[in-house]
Amino acid sequence: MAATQSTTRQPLDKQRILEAAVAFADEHGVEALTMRKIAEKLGCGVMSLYNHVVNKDEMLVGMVDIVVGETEPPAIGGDWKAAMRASAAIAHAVLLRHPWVPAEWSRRMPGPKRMRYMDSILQVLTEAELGPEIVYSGYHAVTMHIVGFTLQEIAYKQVLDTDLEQLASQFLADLGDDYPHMADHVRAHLDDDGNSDEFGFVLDLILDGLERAGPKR
Amino acid sequence: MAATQSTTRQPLDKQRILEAAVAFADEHGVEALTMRKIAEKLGCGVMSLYNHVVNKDEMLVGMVDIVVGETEPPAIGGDWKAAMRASAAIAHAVLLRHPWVPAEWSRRMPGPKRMRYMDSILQVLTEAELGPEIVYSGYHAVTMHIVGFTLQEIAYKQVLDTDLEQLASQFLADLGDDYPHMADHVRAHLDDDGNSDEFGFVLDLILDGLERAGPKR
DNA sequence: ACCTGAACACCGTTCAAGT
DNA sequence: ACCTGAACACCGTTCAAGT
Repeated sequence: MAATQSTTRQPLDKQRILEAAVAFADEHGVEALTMRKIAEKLGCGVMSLYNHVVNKDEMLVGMVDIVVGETEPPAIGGDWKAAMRASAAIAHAVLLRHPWVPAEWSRRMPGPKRMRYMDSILQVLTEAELGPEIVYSGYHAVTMHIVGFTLQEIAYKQVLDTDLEQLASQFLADLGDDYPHMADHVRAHLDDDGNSDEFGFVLDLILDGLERAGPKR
Repeated sequence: MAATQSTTRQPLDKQRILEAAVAFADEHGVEALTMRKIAEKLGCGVMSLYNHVVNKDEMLVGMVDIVVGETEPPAIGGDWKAAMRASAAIAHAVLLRHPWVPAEWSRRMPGPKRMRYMDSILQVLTEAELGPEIVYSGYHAVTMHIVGFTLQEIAYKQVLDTDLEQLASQFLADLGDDYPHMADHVRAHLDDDGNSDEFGFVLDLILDGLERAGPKR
């Protein structure tokens, strides 16, 4: 009855709780996440968690911030578009590894790491000298793209995985009767080999648009 | 004990339940939405709802679809960019009236009205003859913009309303110590008179980018 | 066919008691 | 200072009984 659970007997702390919660959400989805389940996973009583975390909401803020810690803010000082692209690509990959995060992102207050991340994006845009209005709009456009686009991508993937598996062609035929363009689009998704980098394409649309709209030409 | 509750004694049906639920979510937020609360509002037992709605998840799908019914799909056949802009502006206004919808949008399967809406967007892009890759990416870019941008806008509004009200300048000063660009950005939000149409600005960035990327030049 | 109260299996969190 | 079981006030939904 000793070494079956590896991390059970370390003392509890906030970091360990958040990491367990992130792992659980990655595996089972955030809707299955329960204080009782995390406690079970950590081998402690439910209420022990509350010695390190004020409540479930605050815990989710911390969980998102842990995931943000896996991203890389854009580099300051070089080519601002290249820095944005590189940072966005990393964030995109991180969010795909933690598919519950995009939906929580806007629902919760930002934690410190997310603040830092956002501040860096604003700094890069500011130093690109595009003018204050472009910085203001561009910031929203870029962050929205990173989170919103990935959110949509994940939603598509999940619907296609669960709904299409068994029905496949029959489902598509029914869909096509009423929604022909939608059926074509779903077919395009199915044919997509995953190498098309649609995410980067739309990001470039936005970045190029910002540059063109900016005063430096 | 007669006429105090207006709609109490009509027979229950799915439409009436969904409308009551939408009104409740508009007023109290979707996280406060409860089967028991809707039943109370309709003056019936909780379980009566289940004669018309299979469960809470399916009810939320129907609620989102009711809100989609307030939007206007883009017009087919004319100037595709103008049609997109007009339709997106309406959708933006509708989503601001029902601030819980953007967060639910990607979480749920689409209902029939949302299918129709999406199919129309795809049709307009298809008939603009931009090429299949642009249709594919453009569809995601546009829908993501409509929902994602508005979601972000709502989140900002709520954080600013609740968090800033009492603290205001002190909050901003603290924020500015660690996150100077973020503090500037929040100040820009506060100065924003609401007439700047940032939503339309970024949409144009995307639409113009799609046109430029398309083969018709 | 529609309605409904009681009951069940869960939640997050408070409280009081332990070390 | 940290831990914890019992209990509370909720959930969504099943079930069996009513009309």
